[in-house]
Amino acid sequence: MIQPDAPIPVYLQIANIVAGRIERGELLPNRPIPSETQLRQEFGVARDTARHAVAVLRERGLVFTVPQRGTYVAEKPTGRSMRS
Amino acid sequence: MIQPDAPIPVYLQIANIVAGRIERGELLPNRPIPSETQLRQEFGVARDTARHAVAVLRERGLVFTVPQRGTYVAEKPTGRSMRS
DNA sequence: CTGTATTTGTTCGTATGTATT
DNA sequence: AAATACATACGAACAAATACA
Repeated sequence: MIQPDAPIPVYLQIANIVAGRIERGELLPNRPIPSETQLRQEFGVARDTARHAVAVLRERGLVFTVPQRGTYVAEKPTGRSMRS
Repeated sequence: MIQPDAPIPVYLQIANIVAGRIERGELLPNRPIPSETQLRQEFGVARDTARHAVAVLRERGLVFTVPQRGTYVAEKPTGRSMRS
C-alpha cells in the first residue's frame, strides 16, 4: 500500500489514504482517527512520519487534535459560499 | 551505571541490567520486577525509557506483565528437550 | 462503602541525533 | 542546504484496574 521509495513522500501517502477514508465516510465527524501508534502499526512507519501525516490532515482542515486525547475528524465545512 | 550518550541505547542498558538480575536469581520467578516508577527512579530515566526496557524483557520472554498489577519474572523455560 | 495510592495503558507534545536523498 | 524518515528520550495528562486503609 505504501511505497517507501516513492515519488510522493510516505507521510503524504498516508495523509491521502486517511483523507480518503474521511471523504468516504469511513471515519466520521467528531470521531477519532487512528492514533499515531495505530498509524505506525498499520503502515509500518516511524512515529515521526505518522505525526507528519496527521499534521497534513490538520493543515487541510480535515481533522483537529486534542492534546493527550486524540485526533478527530472535523465537521464538514458546510456547503455555504462555495462561489464568492 | 547508565551511559546516556552511549553506543548502546539506555533502554537496552537497563534491560540488560535487569536481565542480569534475573539470571543471577536476584529476581525470582513469579515475583515482581521493579515497577516503571522504580526503574525511573533507580536509573534516572523517563517512563518511556523504563517501559521500553521492560518491553524488551517481555520480548525476550524473561518477564510477563499483568495490567494494573505489575511485571513478573517468567518461569524458566523448563530444561526439558534441550537436545532434539 | 469510600476514598487514596499504585501500576500499567495510552495519547499527544517536544527535542535531539543519524542517515539518506 | 533542505526534506524525508527513523530511533531515541523526556514530558504531561488522563484512564482503568487493583489494592488497601
